[in-house]
Amino acid sequence: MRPTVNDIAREAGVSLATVDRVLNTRPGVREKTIKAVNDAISRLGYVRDLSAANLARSRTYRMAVVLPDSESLFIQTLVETFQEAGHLAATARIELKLLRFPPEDAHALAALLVELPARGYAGVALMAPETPVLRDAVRSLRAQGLPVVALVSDLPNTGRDHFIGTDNRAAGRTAGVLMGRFLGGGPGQVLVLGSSLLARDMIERRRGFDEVMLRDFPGISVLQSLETHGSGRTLRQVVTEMLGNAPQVRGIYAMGDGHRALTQAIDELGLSGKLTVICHELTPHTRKALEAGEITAVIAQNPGHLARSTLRVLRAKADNLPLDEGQEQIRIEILLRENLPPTPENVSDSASSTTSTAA
Amino acid sequence: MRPTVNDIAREAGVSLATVDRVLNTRPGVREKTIKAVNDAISRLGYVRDLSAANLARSRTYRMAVVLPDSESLFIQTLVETFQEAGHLAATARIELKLLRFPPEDAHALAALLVELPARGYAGVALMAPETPVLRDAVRSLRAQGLPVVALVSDLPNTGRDHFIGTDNRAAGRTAGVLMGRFLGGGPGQVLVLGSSLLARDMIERRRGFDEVMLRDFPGISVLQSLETHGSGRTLRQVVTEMLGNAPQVRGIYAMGDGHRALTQAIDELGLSGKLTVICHELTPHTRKALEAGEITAVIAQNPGHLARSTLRVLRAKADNLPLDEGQEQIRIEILLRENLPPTPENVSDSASSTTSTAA
DNA sequence: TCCGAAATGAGGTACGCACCTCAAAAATGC
DNA sequence: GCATTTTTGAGGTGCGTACCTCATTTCGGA
Repeated sequence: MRPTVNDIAREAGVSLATVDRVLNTRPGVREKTIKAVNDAISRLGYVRDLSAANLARSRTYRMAVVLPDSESLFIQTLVETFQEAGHLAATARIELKLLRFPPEDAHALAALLVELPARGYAGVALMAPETPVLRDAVRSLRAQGLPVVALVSDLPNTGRDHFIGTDNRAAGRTAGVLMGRFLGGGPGQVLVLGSSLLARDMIERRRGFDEVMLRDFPGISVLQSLETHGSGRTLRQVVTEMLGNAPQVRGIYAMGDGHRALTQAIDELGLSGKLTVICHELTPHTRKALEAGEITAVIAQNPGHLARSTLRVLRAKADNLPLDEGQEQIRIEILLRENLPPTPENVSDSASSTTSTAA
Repeated sequence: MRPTVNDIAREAGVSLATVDRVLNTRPGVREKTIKAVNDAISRLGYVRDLSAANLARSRTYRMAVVLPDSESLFIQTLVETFQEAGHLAATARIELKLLRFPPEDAHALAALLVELPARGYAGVALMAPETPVLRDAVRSLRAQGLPVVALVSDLPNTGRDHFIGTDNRAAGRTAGVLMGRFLGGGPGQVLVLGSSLLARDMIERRRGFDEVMLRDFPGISVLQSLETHGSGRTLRQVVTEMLGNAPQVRGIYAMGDGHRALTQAIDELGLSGKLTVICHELTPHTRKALEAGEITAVIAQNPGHLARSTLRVLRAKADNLPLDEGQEQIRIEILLRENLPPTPENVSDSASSTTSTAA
């Protein structure tokens, strides 16, 4: 049996009340006694039963996930994933709230954030571009003891507690190697598209991509990044124009969203399947395009991992507990048609022989 | 506040005892009453507080993870990962035991398995080749109500409760596409190596690989599989011989283990970095070889996911609870030098600004 | 309509911990 | 050595659930 607080008390030769004071860092215990208790704890290998502890605390963790109110399919997938994860997390006494802000309105975002401590939140996960206002807001939150976790795009200068997402520079490098190798090292041109060239994740991806292309594939020339501002129309326009004029373009690296407009433009030019197209994030659309051969590869981060990791990290930070760093690493996934994970509807048959039914 | 069992009792107009009978499927309740309680449950959106439930049960789950006693680095990594996961799982009232068996001794394995129910185990995860003896042993376990989970290599004809691992055929296909594309579609020859050509995972990988090569890359000829029986010496011998005589070999697909012998043989022939080498599983050695450019790509399954998923599934099965199928999918990861996940020692700096210390 | 069986209710204990109060003991300052 | 402060002990309650016993009610069949 696992040792309990009573065992510690006996082992340390003190009362239960004292053990409790030490365990929960309450005042009024001599250094000497604290040490005696801690010694007993390590001697017995005591581990606090978190379930029982939280039950006794009857504490719920109210957490906020703050996402831009964008129509991007990736964000929508994230929203769904978080809702689902939040539902499951209810079991672990976590109450998850999804908050949205107008994508370009840093002030609205900041206003929303500074409200959180008063509203009883115990942690925030945040996906937003790093602006000065945002920096101040995050600093203020942290000063009030609220853990802040950066999501997808890092906020290194805000003092955030943790970053959950992929290393975007490495992701760009990965895209680069794939592009280079798939094009057989050249010759040819590659088009690079990004929604906003100011966003940190876009900049880092581009940097990583260039790094590899210059070093390993000098025979391939990478054209200047084209900015699409998240607009499908703009994207279609620039792609159509570029491809029409540049017959040497053999590959496209799409760093941002707008995959629908992209495949549509390629299709209209009759180039579907003839170009090496690499983009980011697995959405219903990129999945379909991968299956159809319109997109060659997708560099992705698993939204499920993102969501679950976020919850775990927020909870750990709220309790001031250490975290399993290895588990919280978000991998850079390379997805081809052949290793596309099955959709949720198709998994149950293959994995489980007997389908369990909820009570 | 979340509704409790008392709320259900009130809402359904029955006593607490009846709610308890329904919740824990105890006998002696009329169909009508069961329905009334379940209706109340869904009306209130009740979710059982698992922490409290387990606390009350004061139950610990004793689980067995049965692995071959092989020296393969992948297995060793698995062992370490399971030990670590088991340590963490103690919090969730899971007591994990690692059991090993001599790799080629199906009878020893079967003998070990049938012992488990008497020794108080509540679930088994098993990585082993499917033999008739094994089939019988697994059936007997399941007949006694012990959930059995197949690990890494599936046991489809044993009636196992679940399979945790990658779809090996898809993994083979993935290796195929990479090989084909990296070789620019040909011409050339590809060598295929496997530890045992009778193991199900090897057969499936080979099948997937051929499928893609034949269909998409007719210009590349795939040589017959060479069996190495897990022996480094044999592997080195066959590889050296083949490569010496076949200058057209441009790629190697290593389906099994023995990566050290492989890279060594390639190195000795002065072909390091000149071949496209694709193998399976991320181990300290394949990592180093990837970084050095000796191996081009690794098809991997994440051991951490494998271990955690195993624990979750075993626990869910033991409690007869539904599982989050999406979370239990083990992905086919493609690893290149560029998207190699950082080693545990290197992650803490980048992800966390403040390193939390355990109490 | 009555009887036995089945269904339901009432109430208790326990799980491991947090948090509270009040009294008793020990340490401290002078 | 005394008064004062600090430290420690004893004991209780509640968190939400599981599981148990024993009484009481309701039901179905003859």
